[in-house]
Amino acid sequence: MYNQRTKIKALLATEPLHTQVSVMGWVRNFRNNQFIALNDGSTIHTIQIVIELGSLSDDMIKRITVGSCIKAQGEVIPSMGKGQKIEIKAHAIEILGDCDAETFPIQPKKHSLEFLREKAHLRFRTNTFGAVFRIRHTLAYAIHKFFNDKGFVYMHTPIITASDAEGAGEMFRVTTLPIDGTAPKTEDGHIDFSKDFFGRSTNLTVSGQLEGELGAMAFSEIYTFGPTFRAENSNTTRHLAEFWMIEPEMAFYDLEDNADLAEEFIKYVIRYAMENNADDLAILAVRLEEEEKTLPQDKRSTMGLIEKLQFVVKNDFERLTYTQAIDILRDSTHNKKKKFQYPIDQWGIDLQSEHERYLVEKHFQKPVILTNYPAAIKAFYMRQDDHCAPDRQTVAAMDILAPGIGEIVGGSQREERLDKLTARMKSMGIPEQDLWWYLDTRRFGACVHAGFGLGFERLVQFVTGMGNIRDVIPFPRYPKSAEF
RNA sequence: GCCCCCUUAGCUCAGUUGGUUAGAGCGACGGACUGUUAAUCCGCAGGUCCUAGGUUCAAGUCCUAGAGGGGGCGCCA
Repeated sequence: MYNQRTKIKALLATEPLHTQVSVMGWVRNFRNNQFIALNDGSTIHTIQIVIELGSLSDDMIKRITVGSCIKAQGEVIPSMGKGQKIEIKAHAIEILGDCDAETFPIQPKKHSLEFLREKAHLRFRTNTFGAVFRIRHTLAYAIHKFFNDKGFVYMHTPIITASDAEGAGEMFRVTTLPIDGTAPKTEDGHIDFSKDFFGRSTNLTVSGQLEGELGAMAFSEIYTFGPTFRAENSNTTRHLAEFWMIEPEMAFYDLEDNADLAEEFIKYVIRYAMENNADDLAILAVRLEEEEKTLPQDKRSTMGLIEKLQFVVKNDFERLTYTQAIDILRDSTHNKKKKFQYPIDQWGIDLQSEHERYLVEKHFQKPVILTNYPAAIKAFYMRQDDHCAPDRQTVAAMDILAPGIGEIVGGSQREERLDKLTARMKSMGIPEQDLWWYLDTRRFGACVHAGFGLGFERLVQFVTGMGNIRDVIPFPRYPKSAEF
């Protein structure tokens, strides 16, 4: 058996003094021809390998370069140096993979995130990205654990979908038809998708919600966690063309139950990451602090990363309706001094990023759950509120807004009443026949139910403090970019 | 899609009003030192100043177009 190694994380945790161990990993630094800082990705920390002077040939010394992969065998001893408690006194060093220091892009120095984004295949080997992607893993695991412990069923909704009525955004077409103009055409000149692989027009999914609702109508509580695709030409620090989304869908939940679950969920996964990735978070906190030093005073956060996460975990999210939010915004001195690019003057307008940021970052300084938006600016499947003023029809929608990220969750209580739902679809121009299967749930045992969608990368952004969403997914997909 | 900014050594950046041979730090490389830890000290190499055109006696510097990168906005998660 080849792999008789000790992981560095376990080694540092157990400190098995005076035992013989074998470690494998990548050289982060090699000082004085004597001290190797070795990292194997199991932790952000390195183990120091000490080579006795003269014990290695000059040729071997030269091959121990930053980035090279080595196997080191030796005795665990208390460190004589100041930077670490234990180290390995090497008896044998084996080069597993050479690494030319002149051409290896990751140097033992600071690099910009933009530069590392272009080296996405190697950036995992840096402290920052090592920490980000270990935390990403932990959050993914915590999500499954949270829902599993509550008895939710993990449901795999399709990635290829024929439904084009969800209205969540532009879609990527999936086809095997030729794109050189020779695709079969119908009599009226359009491409004849009945000749396509699926016998109809298909796309990559923009949401698993509608299928998720079908699951909730049988299992009571389900969640999805999978890739989602939007062909929007979005060029921002918080949008991707391919991202991962968590979409729980629950029978017998109203809007308040829905908000309760979302808040509990967010707090749970953040707490889980804080408990299991404290070292990674600590280094990201330092990174963020240094990054913010370069910003003008008024652009800096009032709290450090760890402080912010603790605050979110400990405090209730602020809950208010769209109408209350409009009142706060309209009466704010910010609005009266005309500091909003889009002034708040009437009920019914959609909130802009600047308004959401004002509420979250200035007014409440904590996550905010906004509910009961005007029906006119929300999706067809959201439940229409009863007893509304005639010109102020709202729906049981909820958005959770997080400081620095904006919308992290979008959800609603779903419209379970068939007549209301079909009337709404008709007024919005959504053909019933496309969603016959969805409407069937309202025909056969419909019940009060609700759900939400949470953008996984936005959650990872929030927890890691990374400013650009392209830095929290291993290989980001966005307009003009699908390298790796 | 719209608006703004940036592009100079492997990386991060200086480069004055358009003016001689384009610089620094870090990294790499060579050496010294040998309990270092962003090691230190000495030395050395390294440039299509993003590309194409233009203005000018003279362009890294000014103008136009393009490419790439970043930020803001919209769409949303």
